[in-house]
Amino acid sequence: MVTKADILERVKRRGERVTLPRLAVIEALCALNSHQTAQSIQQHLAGQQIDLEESTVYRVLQWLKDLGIVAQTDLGQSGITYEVVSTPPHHHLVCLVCGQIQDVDDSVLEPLRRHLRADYAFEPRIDHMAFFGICCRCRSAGSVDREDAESLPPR
Amino acid sequence: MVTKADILERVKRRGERVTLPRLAVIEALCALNSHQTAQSIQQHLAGQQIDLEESTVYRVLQWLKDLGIVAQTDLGQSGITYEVVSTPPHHHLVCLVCGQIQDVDDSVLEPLRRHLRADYAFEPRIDHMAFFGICCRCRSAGSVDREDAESLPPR
DNA sequence: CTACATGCAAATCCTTTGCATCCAC
DNA sequence: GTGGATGCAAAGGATTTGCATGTAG
Repeated sequence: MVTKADILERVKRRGERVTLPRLAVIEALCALNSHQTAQSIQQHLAGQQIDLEESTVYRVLQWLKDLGIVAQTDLGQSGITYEVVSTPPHHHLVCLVCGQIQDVDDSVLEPLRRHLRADYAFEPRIDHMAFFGICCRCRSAGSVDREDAESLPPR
Repeated sequence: MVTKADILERVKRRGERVTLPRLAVIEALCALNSHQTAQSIQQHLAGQQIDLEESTVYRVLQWLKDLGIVAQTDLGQSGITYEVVSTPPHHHLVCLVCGQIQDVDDSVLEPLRRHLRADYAFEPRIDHMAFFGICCRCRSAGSVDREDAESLPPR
């Protein structure tokens, strides 16, 4: 778990300026779960009487991304989401039925990486991936059986 | 390889109307490689003196998707891309350096699917995936070594 | 003091929608 | 003929950008 202090230290060590909007976005990213959009961050801060311009949020997020502190993922549903890069890397299972997002360990991708390197001479950089499917709860809820699942759209 | 005639037959069998814009988009999708955007399809057709409204292209693509004839993928770079659903399913390796897109067989994902089912009780629907990394040509070109690759953004 | 970050507004890009007209069946 | 598809224009949402101002260092 990366804390606000961790990030601030890294930022300062690089000689970057620390401003209120930057502090606020960093704090929001640490306080909230992963997969925040620019909007959700802005709203979270607005709830604390910190009102930032949307463009500012985007600029701060871009800046944090350039510094390698946050990662972008396109979950394909509601725009681009951001989250603090944590060690170790992980990935996400997005349920097509209920929208629930579950984290999975990076190790699930090792076999795939080996395969791509060996058979395709491709050096994968799979930092942060989203896989779609049906989560255990929706499967057992019976609202969606295997047949229905098959007819769901790809995303 | 799915041909224009194949698609037309399927469309007619379902009692759907065949119009010039629909014909044109189907033709373009068959003629072009995978991963076309609404724009690239429109431009391709414009080059043949077939000028379609952008909204029409979107509507035809949506329609083809609803019929299960084309699939959408968000390659994360330049908006949503479309391609004719072919059997068997396949996935894509997108080079972060040169942008080249290479197809990979669906079988590379089997170990991952097994893993997700067994360890996460998650029923994956990974129909069409894009993986980012460095392709063999860019690796051997030496323009990018492993170190540089590490500093590349996730996407 | 100076470079850089911010707020504001406008622009841009991609995609969708409403509506009158047109055409495939 | 009629329902559904199209063109056109306008709306929509997410993200970016230009510029004057403000502020961290």
